[in-house]
Amino acid sequence: MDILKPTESELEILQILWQNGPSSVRFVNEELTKQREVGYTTTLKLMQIMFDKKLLSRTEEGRYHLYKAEIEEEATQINLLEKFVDATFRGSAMKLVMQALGNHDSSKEELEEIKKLIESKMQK
Amino acid sequence: MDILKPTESELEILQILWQNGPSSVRFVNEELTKQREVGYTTTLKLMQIMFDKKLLSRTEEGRYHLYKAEIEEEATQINLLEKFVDATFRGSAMKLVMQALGNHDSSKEELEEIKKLIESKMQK
DNA sequence: TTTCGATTACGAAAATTTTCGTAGTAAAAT
DNA sequence: ATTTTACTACGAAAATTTTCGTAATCGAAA
Repeated sequence: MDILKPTESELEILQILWQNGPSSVRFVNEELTKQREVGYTTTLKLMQIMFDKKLLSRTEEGRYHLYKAEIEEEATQINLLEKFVDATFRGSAMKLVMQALGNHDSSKEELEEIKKLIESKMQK
Repeated sequence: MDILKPTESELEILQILWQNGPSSVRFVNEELTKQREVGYTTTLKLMQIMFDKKLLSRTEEGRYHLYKAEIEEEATQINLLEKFVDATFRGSAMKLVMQALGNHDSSKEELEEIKKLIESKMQK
């Protein structure tokens, strides 16, 4: 049911697949290892579990499997964001936005973009 | 060490303490129960664990304990936000902000506030 | 003072998530 | 054809988080 609430490790794997497209376990594991030590079979097992949960699909390519994310990045982000706002900011998206803007540097272009979005929302 | 990364259940308890100030286990449990069924001893045990971890402090008030959050709401939010942005938006706070603004309704006043913050940041 | 009721202490079980060892398999290299 | 290499499958262990039953404690009520 909670297909849209992947665990932290699952999310790490999804990120790699979203960024690189369908990949082998080997590749995913190598990407993960750039951040921290992870055993190959650990990654394999996780991806098999995710396959069972239908978070991933896979195709046989010769003698190995190519795994593909079966949930969309943006839909997942929206879903996780919703839960995060509730749990951490008691549902106040505004508080989160203020906090995020306050604590992260951003370029003029990015700020301009956000400003435009706000202005368009204020029209309504 | 991960004092600023409370678990989900711990965060629920912290929210209640942040909102209501120092409280008894009974009170916290009643608040939790408003959202979902939780046994009294479950809440008690969690708060005792949090006490051991120094997430909470407590004082004896007659025959019961008054528990108090020992970590600050805002510091915790900032910390969790940081991790969330990394895990879910690959570190792009802007993407998160756009997503949050796009998917949550907000009042003119709130939007105005954000706009002001952005304009002040654009000055620099 | 005794009983009752509410609370805390403690330990263990259950559930979830993460890790990894071992064995089996098949293609590639020798 | 045999060996080596690189995978996958499987199951179980470890670690973490959550839940709760039972016993002990202590103040309040009778």
